[in-house]
Amino acid sequence: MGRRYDPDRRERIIDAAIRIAGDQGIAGLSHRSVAAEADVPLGSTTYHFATLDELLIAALRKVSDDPQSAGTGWATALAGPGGGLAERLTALLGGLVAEDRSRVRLEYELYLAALRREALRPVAAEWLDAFVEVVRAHVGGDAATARALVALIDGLLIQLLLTGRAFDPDEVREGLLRIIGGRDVPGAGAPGVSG
Amino acid sequence: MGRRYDPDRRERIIDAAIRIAGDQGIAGLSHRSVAAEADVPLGSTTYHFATLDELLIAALRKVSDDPQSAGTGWATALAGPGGGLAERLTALLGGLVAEDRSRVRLEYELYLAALRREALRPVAAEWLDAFVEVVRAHVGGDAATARALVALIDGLLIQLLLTGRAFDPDEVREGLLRIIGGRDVPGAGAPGVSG
Amino acid sequence: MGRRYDPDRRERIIDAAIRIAGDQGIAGLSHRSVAAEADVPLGSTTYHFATLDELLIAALRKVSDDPQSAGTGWATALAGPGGGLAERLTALLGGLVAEDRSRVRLEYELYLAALRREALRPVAAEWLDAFVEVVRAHVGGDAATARALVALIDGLLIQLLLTGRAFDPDEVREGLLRIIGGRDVPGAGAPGVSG
Amino acid sequence: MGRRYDPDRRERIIDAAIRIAGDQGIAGLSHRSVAAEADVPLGSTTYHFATLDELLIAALRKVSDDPQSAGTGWATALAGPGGGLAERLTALLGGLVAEDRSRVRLEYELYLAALRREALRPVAAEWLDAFVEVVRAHVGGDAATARALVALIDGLLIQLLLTGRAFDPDEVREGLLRIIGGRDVPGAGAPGVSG
DNA sequence: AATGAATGAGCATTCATTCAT
DNA sequence: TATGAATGAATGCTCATTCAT
Repeated sequence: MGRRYDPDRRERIIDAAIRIAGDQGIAGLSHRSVAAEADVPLGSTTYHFATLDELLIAALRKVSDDPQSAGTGWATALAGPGGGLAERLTALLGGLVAEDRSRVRLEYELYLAALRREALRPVAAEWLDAFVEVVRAHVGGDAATARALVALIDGLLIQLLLTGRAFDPDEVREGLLRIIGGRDVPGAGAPGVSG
Repeated sequence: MGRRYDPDRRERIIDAAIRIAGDQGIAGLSHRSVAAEADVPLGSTTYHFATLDELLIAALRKVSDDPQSAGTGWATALAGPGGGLAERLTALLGGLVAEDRSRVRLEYELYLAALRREALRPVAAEWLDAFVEVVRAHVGGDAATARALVALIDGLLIQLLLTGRAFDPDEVREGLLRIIGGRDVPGAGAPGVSG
Repeated sequence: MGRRYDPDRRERIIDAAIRIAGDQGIAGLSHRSVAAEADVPLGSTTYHFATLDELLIAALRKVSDDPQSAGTGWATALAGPGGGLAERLTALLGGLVAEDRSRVRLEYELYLAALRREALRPVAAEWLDAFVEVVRAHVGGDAATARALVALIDGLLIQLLLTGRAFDPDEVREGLLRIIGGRDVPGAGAPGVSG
Repeated sequence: MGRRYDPDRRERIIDAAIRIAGDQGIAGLSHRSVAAEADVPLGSTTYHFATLDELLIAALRKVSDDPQSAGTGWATALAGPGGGLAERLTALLGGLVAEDRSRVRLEYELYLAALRREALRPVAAEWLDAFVEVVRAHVGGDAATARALVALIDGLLIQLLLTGRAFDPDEVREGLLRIIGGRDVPGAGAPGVSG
């Protein structure tokens, strides 16, 4: 009965929202679904987050700050040794397509929602920018090339997820290589070179 | 009471659905919103389309058959004279972004929504494939290059829609050129003239 | 397109209604469900049967006239050789409970519907009376005993179907025997003795 | 706006459901009909009872806890003085059939509806078992006889409700007597006096 | 005689949010 | 501070029946 003392409740609600958005999509988010997933009374979700948008934004930001997610997660993966940038991006993409896709789905879910909902646009832009920044460090600080790479990757991922085509590493690598040209900066990954 | 014979009813409902999807997004579709927009009784929408998905798909297919849309529209635009493929694609993209963005938004909304909703996947795949086919005709039938071009374009458009950045024709053209390399086939696709 | 010449259509609709009532219950009957099951246009069902009740009654009457059903079906089964009346009734009940229960279900479905719907009461009464008549022939024309037997059987069937209890032939036979007493008329089964 | 605090709301909804089920039958229950009968907003019924089945079951259980109903009511009635068990049961049945039949109808509606609807089966089985237990106390604990008596009574009541026949006390008493045989236990169940 | 189209009423449910406590 | 109760609006969908052809 009585309210239990539960200082992490806010965080637990956010985590539940992330889980739901990943599993069922943003459309599956509701005060009720989150309350159930977080095992928290309904009123608690509206108490901590006045509106659903507020909760959704908090959830998305938490994901993008998470070391596993777009920004930092990719940074780690790309920093690893082995092959040129195209090779490492290809490996990364292959992994994303093969393993549990819920994180990828969540990312595109966010893009989708942001297309129509003003309030989410900044968060989506942050995700994109974070990813561009990571890539930029590997191409000698060339922002245009980084943006093109990210665009190509997003477009390829969408194609892979939408059509049934199998992931073809050679084709992917070849496309990335054309964009990269000779701009690959082998040792990069730390606070990159700005240009 | 109301008019009982109305042979274009079905078409009018589809058109209303297209308008709503364009204006408010796919999420704005409901039997009620469509009925209101089409000025038709609620029961009429469920009579002609057993489920909302059925209506949505009919609407999306009608959009893709529209001469304005991806397949046909792009074919015409790319066939026109003036510059190489990269140049023409850049102009096309510039146009899309400049004018009313609702059609572009609808396209990406479909792609992203299809990631989650099985039923939309075939239509989305059709849109993608149609676009790839059009582009392929201009790169000497090289499917891999066509797919990469479409991916790059999709990614760039998503970036434009989500971030506030302005459309930069030079940057876009440069990206496209890198993918195209020397594969541009001047006379392809239609009686186009290259420069 | 055009209307096929289909003189059995009316009958096919009734049969479809019987199938649906047996499988999904009377509540599952609708012009639509019947039309689909009979593979007939929706308008056809309302053309042949002005209201749903009309169709339902036609269906129930057809079942009760069917040699397989309550009246005649039981007559045949009870007429067979082997043991006294209690024994044969017990075997019959065991069979009903064990095999496909849809016919039993349909019978009780009818009782249920008739409890509240005036129009169905005569049909339900006919079923009951037909059954009583059959049994009566086996107890020397004693109507009261026949009614009690039918009542006991209905009550036992309901208990068996509702609770998970296993069918206990000895218990059932014993109950029937108490009602029958010495009234069993071995050779009966044909146009019985009236009294 | 409307009254916002109303602690008996839940109970009032259940009572409304009972009234509707009694008057119009189980099929007459809908969130709307209950809300109207209880003079409560529609959302209130779904707030307190997530599904209609939940509400229906709550209502049926409340009926069976009611001192008027099968379990308790019959226990009291059978405990009273006057005649043997058959006599008292006959009187009881006569009373049930003579007075407002809506409660009897509701009982058999539940039994028959439960044949189809899994969710109702437990409640129906409870009703049946409670009745059997009451009767069992009067036949020296003989469960088989109690079950047969209840079955006979159920079958007879169904016949009475469905056919137009008048209640014939002699016939009913005779049937009950045959099942009971000499098992009547005068002083059983409660401080009843047999004659 | 037959049927596709149409429609208004109804259904169970879900929901974001508000509010009294 | 926290939350159970409450509610009005909306959702997708089903339906019996009517009607124009």
